[in-house]
Amino acid sequence: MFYDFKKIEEKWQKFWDKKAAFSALPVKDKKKYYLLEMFPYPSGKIHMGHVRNYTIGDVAARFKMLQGYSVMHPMGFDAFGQPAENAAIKNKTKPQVWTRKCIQEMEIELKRMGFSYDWNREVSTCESNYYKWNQWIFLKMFERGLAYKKASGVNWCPSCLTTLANEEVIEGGCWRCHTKVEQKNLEQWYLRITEYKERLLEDLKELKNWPERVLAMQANWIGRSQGVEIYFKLKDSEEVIPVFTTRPDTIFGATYIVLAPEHQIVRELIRGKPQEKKALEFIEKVAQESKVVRASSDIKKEGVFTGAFAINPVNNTVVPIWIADYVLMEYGTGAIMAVPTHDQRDFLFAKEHGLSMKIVIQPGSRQLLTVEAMTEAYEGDGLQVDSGEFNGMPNQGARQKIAEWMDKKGFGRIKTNWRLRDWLISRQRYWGTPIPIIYCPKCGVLPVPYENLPVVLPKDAPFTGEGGSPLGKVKKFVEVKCPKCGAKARRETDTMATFFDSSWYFLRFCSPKFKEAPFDQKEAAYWMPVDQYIGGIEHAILHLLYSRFFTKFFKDLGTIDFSEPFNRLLTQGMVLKDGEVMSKSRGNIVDPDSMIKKYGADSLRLFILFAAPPETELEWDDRGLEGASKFLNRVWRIHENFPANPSGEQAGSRSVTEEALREKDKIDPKVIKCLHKTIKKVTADYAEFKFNTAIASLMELTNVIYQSGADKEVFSKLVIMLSPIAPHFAEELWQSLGNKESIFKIEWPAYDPKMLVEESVTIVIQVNGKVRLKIDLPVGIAEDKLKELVLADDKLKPWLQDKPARKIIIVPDKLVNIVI
RNA sequence: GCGGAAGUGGUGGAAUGGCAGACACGCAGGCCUCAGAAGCCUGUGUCGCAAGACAUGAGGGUUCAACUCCCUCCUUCCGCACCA
Repeated sequence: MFYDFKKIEEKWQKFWDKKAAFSALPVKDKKKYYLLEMFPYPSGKIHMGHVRNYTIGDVAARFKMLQGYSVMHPMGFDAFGQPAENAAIKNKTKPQVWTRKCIQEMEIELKRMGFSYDWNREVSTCESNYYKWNQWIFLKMFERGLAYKKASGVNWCPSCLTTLANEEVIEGGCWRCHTKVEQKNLEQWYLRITEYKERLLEDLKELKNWPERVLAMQANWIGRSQGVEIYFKLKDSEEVIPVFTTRPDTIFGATYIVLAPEHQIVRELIRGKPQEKKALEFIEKVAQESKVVRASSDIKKEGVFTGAFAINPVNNTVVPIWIADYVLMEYGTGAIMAVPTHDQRDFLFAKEHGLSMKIVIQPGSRQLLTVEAMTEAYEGDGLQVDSGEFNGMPNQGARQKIAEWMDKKGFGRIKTNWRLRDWLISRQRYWGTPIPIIYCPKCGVLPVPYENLPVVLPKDAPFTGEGGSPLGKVKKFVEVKCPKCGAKARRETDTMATFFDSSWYFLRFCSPKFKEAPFDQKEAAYWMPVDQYIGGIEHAILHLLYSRFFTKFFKDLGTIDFSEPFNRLLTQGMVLKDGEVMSKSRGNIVDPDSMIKKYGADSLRLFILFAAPPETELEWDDRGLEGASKFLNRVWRIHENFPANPSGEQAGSRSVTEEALREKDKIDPKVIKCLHKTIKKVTADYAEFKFNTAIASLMELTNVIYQSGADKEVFSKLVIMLSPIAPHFAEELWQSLGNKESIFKIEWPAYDPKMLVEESVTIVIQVNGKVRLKIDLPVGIAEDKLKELVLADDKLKPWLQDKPARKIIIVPDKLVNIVI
């Protein structure tokens, strides 16, 4: 017989809702705990990834509540963005109508899972009382020169008809629709995130409770590299071409230099040279290739000679200047010095085009390198040769020495290069935050005055998904008076990338209805930083980097006094089916709602936590879910032995002591011991998000109770420990045990260390490291006595073969190893 | 290429350097039942009748003792990538 999960779950969901059971209040004498899960895009349906993410968070939140923390556990919706726009076009409705409907549906689904959200704090980024503050933040950045407009080659998605930030281009395709990204030259708004690059990199060191791989991905993305910018003077001219290298130790081996085809000096170099025509053709060809093609042709290194020469400053060698597609304009100076002997790309290029080579590092012990015998570049370490005054030095040390020497001599300058680019936020779409800027023919680019915020998104924009910003077609919106001179002006018609919205929502949750600023400083000072953040690894770079950037910006504004938003980060693993990610295209989706109908939310929660640790991938298994349901039913059957306490005494409120229990119900001491052991284990495991092993020990306790019996006191503790995972189930049991209050109002049980002490232990006896015998002995037996006992044991005789023990190792109360 | 993570039964997964495989799923046998479902009990790493031997990707090493620490290598997954 199954317990009636449907009835129970509905009952308690109503109860929590009516009581606003989880509204968070700052309480002075309580420690705060801000638990946040990445808020969802309102698609209308939750999927297993949401269920996993939010279940992990919910258990942590409820556990902290029971431990007496003042917990904030909010939920909201990342509601702007293209899918709503596309869906609206398809369904002939408006994005706001569509989005609100989806939000309502998702709220219902989230509530059906029994998550302990403070719904009073719900925010939706598409509401003007939220995006008003996007505009406010934008203006603050604009004032400080951190938001600026520039024309440049941008990533353009021909399918979404909008620009993309560098971070949104994945393997040359659009992060959302995977369409190949094109290059376009447009005037766009950028945020100067590069202003924060040092701090974004440096502060990663403070994030001790972030996963290693996220830190590595961020560091990689920021991409700091230390090197030297070296000045190559043109032959027969005073003009200088700077190149960037991280290997100044190879400078004496530079035999040519290579420029990116887009390099501005190239046309000047080739002018009037015999190579001009060929070079121009090449430049044209490369320009037409998109970045994707250019990056994917990884073997061929095409290039042409410019006909010009430059001079290597360290030894005055004259070297030819080439242009090639493997040199990128966006990185460094758009020019490199080529050292074919010690860089594989240069080696391939030199071989292809018959360019000269020179060895400047010899790998010490091995056979001497010769240019003739080389089949690939030697990129390892060794001793400097043919390197002037640096001959004989190990190249590792020479690297720094040569850099300093060049810096001093003026041949170049020590420099750090970064991979991080400024963040492009302009989007030519409708469903986003309007950028609060006005263009006046006389006064130029002007911010919308703060008192005129929000710049409201017009409700009736004609958007078809084609041809430019939909906002540009709304006359009422575009035409505006200049805030400075009153003349006819026009509004910016681009909207903001939605990553802007999610870069500070965690602050808004602290005071979601605040009217004076994005957030109330007092509230933020109490709740922030987020103690635990939980979400998918797919946000390791974009969202987390932007949020860190915004937090640092607010610190500089003086509205907060910390510089990192998320203390601890947990990235949950994906939910797989048959070894593959669940997706519509694969048709292997398991719908959470149908599972709730069949087994109940509590069973689903239990299964998803039991099947794997939170960080690892989880293989979906219908039978595993069934097993979880079986376990709950087993506990339910036990409870039927404990009718409601007629005296109305609060169970679970006293500490469980052996005496008390023996007196009352003659409980098997084994059960009491197991209880205390379980409390210890579960408390520690919950704190470390090891839910799978916590559940395993709860199952063990259940099995012990099942076999040996228990009283209400013991059973109550089991129910409390189970409550964060199966909250409806636990509330119901708790009530049926005769309690009047919600289980989440009571205190987390403590274990009695005295109860963990065993009287006897099983000691493992090994001979030469192999287990040969186990004996039960009283705890704390003296080593001498133990030795004596063991050596006298007849059962051990065959293994000892009358040989004398060379050594006897004793681990007290655990193990004896006899070495013969 | 660089960076990160991971390799343990039929499966998901446990193991502060100290009994490898907890807890489950599955499977097999039994009880209950008119029958099924549910429930309950027992068994279940491999080889072996057994005693026992062998087992944590491979190979070395440290140690009385290694899934765990060190070295070399292999495989898989993820991120970045003509980044100079």
